[in-house]
Amino acid sequence: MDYRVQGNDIIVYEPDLDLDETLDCGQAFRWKKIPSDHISTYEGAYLNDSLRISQTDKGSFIFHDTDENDFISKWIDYFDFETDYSELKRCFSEDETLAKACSFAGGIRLLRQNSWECLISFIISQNNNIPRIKGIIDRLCEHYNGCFPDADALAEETADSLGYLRSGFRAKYLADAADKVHSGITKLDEIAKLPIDDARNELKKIKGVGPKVAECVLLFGMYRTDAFPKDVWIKRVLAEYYPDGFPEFAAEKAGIAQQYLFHYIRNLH
DNA sequence: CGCCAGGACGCCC
DNA sequence: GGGCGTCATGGC
Repeated sequence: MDYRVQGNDIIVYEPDLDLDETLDCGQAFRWKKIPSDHISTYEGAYLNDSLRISQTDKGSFIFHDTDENDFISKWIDYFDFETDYSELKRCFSEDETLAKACSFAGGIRLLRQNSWECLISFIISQNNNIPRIKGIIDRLCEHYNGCFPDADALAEETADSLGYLRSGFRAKYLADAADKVHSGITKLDEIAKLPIDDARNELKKIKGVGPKVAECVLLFGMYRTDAFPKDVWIKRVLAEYYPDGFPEFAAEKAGIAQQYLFHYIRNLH
């Protein structure tokens, strides 16, 4: 990744990033595409850090109104710019199916998101569709002046007072997650460092967190690349292409491989 | 209108 | 330990 400062913007070159593939693939829900003719622009945020970003060409990006210090301290990390995805894809491509998936959407990256925001987001995601997940998270952040509420703020709410979210049966799960994180029963920073099976078990103590949501929190919110969320699409991939199991050589980065496979199978008609 | 959504829970056997 | 109905809401 190369970058340079240009006025109030940061100009970035990174061939292994595509905004549509990375920001709209179901790993993050707060990015909105701004209608435009030939360039792709998104507005979004994680926690309280907002950003407008454009892709002007393959591998070329503008981080609008971004201070160099913010770029270094926040966005290099968030976009995982210090990881070499070309190398990663070369490695994956040893496997025939993964090779196809990587060349199908080579601009996918694993975003390094916040664990708390991911926990709440993926509790909302259960038995839900992406447009409505985005709507619920929109209403949540709107309620806090465009910022994502921390656990202390959300712990002041109850399942009833969260009715404005129209999140259905998930409201009581959100309230329990907020209670457990606020009270310290759940320590997300410590869970992030645990052996993965212990981390899974700790996360599943929260109501509404089962195997799938726990795996998503580990992968998307804790950068545990060995986490491997299995939804209906990935189960389909495993049954069809990996009857003898997922290749061992990719186990450590299976979660990232999963992202390519997920996008590939969903868009293969 | 009915089907389904990046599931989890509770209850059943 | 696996199978199944239920849970709110709304996108398509």
